[in-house]
Amino acid sequence: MEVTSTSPSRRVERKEKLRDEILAAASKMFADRGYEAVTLREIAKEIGYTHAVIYQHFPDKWHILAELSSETIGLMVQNFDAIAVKHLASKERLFATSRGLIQFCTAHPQQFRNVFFGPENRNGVRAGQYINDLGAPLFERFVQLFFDVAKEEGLPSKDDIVVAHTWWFSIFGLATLMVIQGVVPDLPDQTLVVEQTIATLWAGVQAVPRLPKSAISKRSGRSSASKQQQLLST
Amino acid sequence: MEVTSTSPSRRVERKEKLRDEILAAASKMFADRGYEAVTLREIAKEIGYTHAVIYQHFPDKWHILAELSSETIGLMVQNFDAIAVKHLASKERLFATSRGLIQFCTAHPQQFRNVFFGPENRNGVRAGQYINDLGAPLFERFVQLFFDVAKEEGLPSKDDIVVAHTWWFSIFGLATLMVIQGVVPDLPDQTLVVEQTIATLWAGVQAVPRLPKSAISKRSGRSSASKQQQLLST
DNA sequence: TCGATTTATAACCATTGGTGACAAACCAGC
DNA sequence: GCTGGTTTGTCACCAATGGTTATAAATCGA
Repeated sequence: MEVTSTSPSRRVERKEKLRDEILAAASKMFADRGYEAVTLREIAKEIGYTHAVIYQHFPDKWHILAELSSETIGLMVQNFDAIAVKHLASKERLFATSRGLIQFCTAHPQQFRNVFFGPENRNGVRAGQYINDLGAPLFERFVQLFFDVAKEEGLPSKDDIVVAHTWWFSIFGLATLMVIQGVVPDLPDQTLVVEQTIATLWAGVQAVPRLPKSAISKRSGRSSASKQQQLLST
Repeated sequence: MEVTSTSPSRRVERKEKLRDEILAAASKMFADRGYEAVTLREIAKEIGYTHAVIYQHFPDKWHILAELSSETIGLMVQNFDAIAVKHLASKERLFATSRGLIQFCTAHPQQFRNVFFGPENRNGVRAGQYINDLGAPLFERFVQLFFDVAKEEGLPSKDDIVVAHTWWFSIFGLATLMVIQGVVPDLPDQTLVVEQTIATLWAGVQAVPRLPKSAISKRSGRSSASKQQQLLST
């Protein structure tokens, strides 16, 4: 039994090592050529094995991406924190992290695609969706930072989460359009559009108050009911 | 020879009819279950044929989607025009068509995904990208409308295409995030975020002037060189 | 009615993700 | 160092997919 810290018994060691090799190879290949274009047999060949061995470490191809997606989102959080810590004024933090988010996306376009716009598993769960528990910290930081700014700068919409969403959805949406090519016309100067968007949004949130929930027309929207925990069920 | 208007000879008629049947069946099935999940054999079965017959009308599966994508974008243009014609003041046209774009996307989420975020063909061309010639009219309308507004409302950034892009990328990006689920937290009230975004952007474009191309840091952006005409080459 | 052309099919192909039987490598306990 | 159970990796296999081709059947002009 010996549940204590007995040595990883070499066997476990090697098993974990192989698992990491699979992940490393998959990560590189997915990033280079996209999830769909990469074959399990190619991944295995890359590290000198047969493709069947992968199934001793992952239930299926999708779960490899799921794990890598979790890593990627972790990097986005790190990126956010590293930038945020550099600026004292919350307004500067907001601007810098907004730029940082977009830069991260354009620096890793294929990862971004795989994570957020990649394949769904059998249950219709997207790889990026699966780790909502991991994505949550990221968006919580976004929202919290915006609240900080709203307070520090005395914005009219103090603690309105709708306004916070407006900011970050616009930023995140712009990042998406810049990464998924061909959706909108090519940008002659990406940086300029980013700066213009940030400036416009900033001017906007300063001027616009929280909208009254009345005055808005019909339509309730597609539920917010959490459908977590379809997670690992393959 | 007889190049004139000889009767379509029944044979041509039937051929076109079958082609339309394929398109109709594919359209419905793609919209219901997504491009990847639909099989050529299923499409053929739906209209009472074998899958091989499809290849007499389309070079491959992707080209079916390409043709349907062109239809979809055509509908978006129609939708735009139908809304625009209802409003005299250009500002109202801008607001209404912005709402209309988002509504169209959320009303046809799977089509939207297939067209703009769907599969690439062998040359790395996305289905929505392929019909840039068709998408162009849509975006030209967007930009032109914004210029009209800028002029009519005396915005500081009269004819700056960067500002126009800022508006439409924010709207289009929001539509994207609302359609591709799981990317951002579910919205408790979609309509509210849409209205808040429009209000914020409007306040922003009124206040913010055109940014000087200086003052912006480094980075040139990913070229604007047109890579059209990889089009039909399968 | 005849003969060329079109149309649809069946049989086939290579590739893919995924599975299961089996043999080799491994690592205890003696 | 041997022995026997366990782990590890492979091979052969499966069903399904997009795509191709030879061929039979339907069509239609003459």
